Amino acid sequence: MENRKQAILRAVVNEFTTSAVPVGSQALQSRYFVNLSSATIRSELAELADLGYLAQPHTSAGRVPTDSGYRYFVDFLMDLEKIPEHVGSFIDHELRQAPADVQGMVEKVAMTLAAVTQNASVASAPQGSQARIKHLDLVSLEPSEVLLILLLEGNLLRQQVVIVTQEATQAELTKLTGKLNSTLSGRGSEDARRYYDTATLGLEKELLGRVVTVLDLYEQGSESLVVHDGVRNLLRQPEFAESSRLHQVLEVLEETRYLTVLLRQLIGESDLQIVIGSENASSQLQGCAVVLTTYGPSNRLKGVLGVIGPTRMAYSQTVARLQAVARSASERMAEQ
Amino acid sequence: MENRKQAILRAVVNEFTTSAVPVGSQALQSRYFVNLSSATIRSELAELADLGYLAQPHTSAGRVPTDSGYRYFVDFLMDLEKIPEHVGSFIDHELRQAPADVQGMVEKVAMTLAAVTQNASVASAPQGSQARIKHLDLVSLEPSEVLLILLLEGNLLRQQVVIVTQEATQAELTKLTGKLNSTLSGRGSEDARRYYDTATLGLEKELLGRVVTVLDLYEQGSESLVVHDGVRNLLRQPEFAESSRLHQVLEVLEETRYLTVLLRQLIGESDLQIVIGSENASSQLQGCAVVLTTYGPSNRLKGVLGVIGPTRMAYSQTVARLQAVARSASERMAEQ
DNA sequence: AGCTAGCACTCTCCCGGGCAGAGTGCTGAA
DNA sequence: TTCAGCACTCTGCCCGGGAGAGTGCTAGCT
Repeated sequence: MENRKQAILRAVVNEFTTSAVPVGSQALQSRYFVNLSSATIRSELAELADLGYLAQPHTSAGRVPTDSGYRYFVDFLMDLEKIPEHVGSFIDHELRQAPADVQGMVEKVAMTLAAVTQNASVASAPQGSQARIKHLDLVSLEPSEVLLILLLEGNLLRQQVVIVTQEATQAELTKLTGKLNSTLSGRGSEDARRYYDTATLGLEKELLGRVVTVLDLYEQGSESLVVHDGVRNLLRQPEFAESSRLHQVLEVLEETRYLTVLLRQLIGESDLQIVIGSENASSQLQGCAVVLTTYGPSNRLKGVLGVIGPTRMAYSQTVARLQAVARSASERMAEQ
Repeated sequence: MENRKQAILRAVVNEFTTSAVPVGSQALQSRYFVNLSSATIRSELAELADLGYLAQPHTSAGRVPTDSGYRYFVDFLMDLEKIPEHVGSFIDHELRQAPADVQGMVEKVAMTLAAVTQNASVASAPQGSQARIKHLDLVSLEPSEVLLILLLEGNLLRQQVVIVTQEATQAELTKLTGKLNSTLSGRGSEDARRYYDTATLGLEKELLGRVVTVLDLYEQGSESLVVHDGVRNLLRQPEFAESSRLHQVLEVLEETRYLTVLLRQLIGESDLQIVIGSENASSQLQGCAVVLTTYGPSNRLKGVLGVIGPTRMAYSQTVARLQAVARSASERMAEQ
């Protein structure tokens, strides 16, 4: 595509993302191309429309980027925003205040991301494909009730109340804790299962069974933590003025099963993925764009971080700030 | 107030909550008072309007309950819904599937409450005024980094990474764990602080300092977990058709500071509180009603559970189902 | 004294026409 | 290849009128 066409497409996208109003040839001429006449711009616009990058809401309206228009912009025309000083320090400051546990961290990350992108955000907790036990603890609640606490790699805590058929005192449990820790710490679900199979003693076997269950649940990702925030930011956008549009987005955000699917699509892709409008698999996200990246304390422990907004989104700013949040959060989590 | 006036007010509230359309004398006559003429009903309506219980959107429209109209209904006219079989079993079924940890439980409770009331829900984690240590654990991450795990009453886990100046092996930590557990388990923040003051040894003192911090944070409630769900249900209601109304509600729900204040107002009140429209302290909740109750595993550990919807809400159903969820959740949490 | 039928009145909602404004596509000339 | 000019099209908005719903009031009835 010729340079000028590219420049005009870029200008249309820029203009439309800020004004939300279809942009006409005159507006472009006065604000971007003083040396060209509006007629020339008109013919370029017509060609861009023929190429499928622009569309008209109706005959006598200005032009609006199509999904492929945004796609072209994102792939070839966009240059990343240089993040303003105060935004960068805001991100660091917020994330430094995050609580030490994974749950609190993920919530803080989602909150910060929503604030700096002024869109809705989603975040899933960093998770590896394989669980690994770092430490294990047993606490007696009742004579026949044991609280099993598992610390997994990534400082992830899991707890389970186990009703045991063979009663045990705290002293016995403490002794068992030591034994289990020395055999299991650093091990994954396969080792745990093997150890479970060979165990014979009643109490130990019952507890090991639960350990295996917890690890399995983790590896299936069925307990995976997914949070969202910043829906109120979407309401500032005219595309969500009628409530039906927002309703569809909320369905995706509030139903974990949809959200999990949404975040899964990043797997195997590059570290940044942008899904625009009709490229979305779910019909509820027509008219919306999703920008995703990964983050986490290490290469084996990765979560997904995303921004959801109208296709008319400031992509350059969104991508830059999303990556900044991901980087800062990863650093914070690696420190622990 | 005479019986008939009460009956008419009740009928107006009933009719309006289901139809969302101002209700006129003819509609009342044909559906509720076949033995009365519409003229008689009209004069009763006029008197109810004089009393401040009803209002007219405009001269030739039907009547709509005012906030005081709803208040009168809730205080004197409402009889609680008998919860349908399938709703009751849905609640039990959902809550039985909840994860064992507090976080997961609270989320599940909010989700279930939103589903059965078809409104937005909020839930805060059960919390006592005083923290009590049930169990404590120390895990070595690096030679000079210790992960402190605290199990508080109510099976609440807290974790903190402590950078210690005096390096320690896991064996040393395990020994210290035993010592700390025997002194601290069952104790609260005062005892921990006293013990901290008398401690002299470097490592122990550093760790105890953190223990005190965690307990203090808990007691200040500054880390209190508050979740919400079911915003999508509100979008089905005509009062949220223009986005500005929803925007205000979302501000309250997504900003934890507002939400914490909202839930705090239950303290010292009876176990059920209904706040209608202008009775709300925050201006964002004009036109909304909030129904709150407490729940938790014991008398000392109480969280707040609430439903937020338009003032035109099926109060009888909402209250009954809210209480059912609170009861079921409390039972589940007490089991653990 | 309370209830009811009848009637005039008021206000909203909806529809269609007409007008201003914005933006386009096309054509012919530089 | 660019540009000025022009006819054309479509939306958004205002306006007025008519249908419909619901009220308040009055006079008569039980």
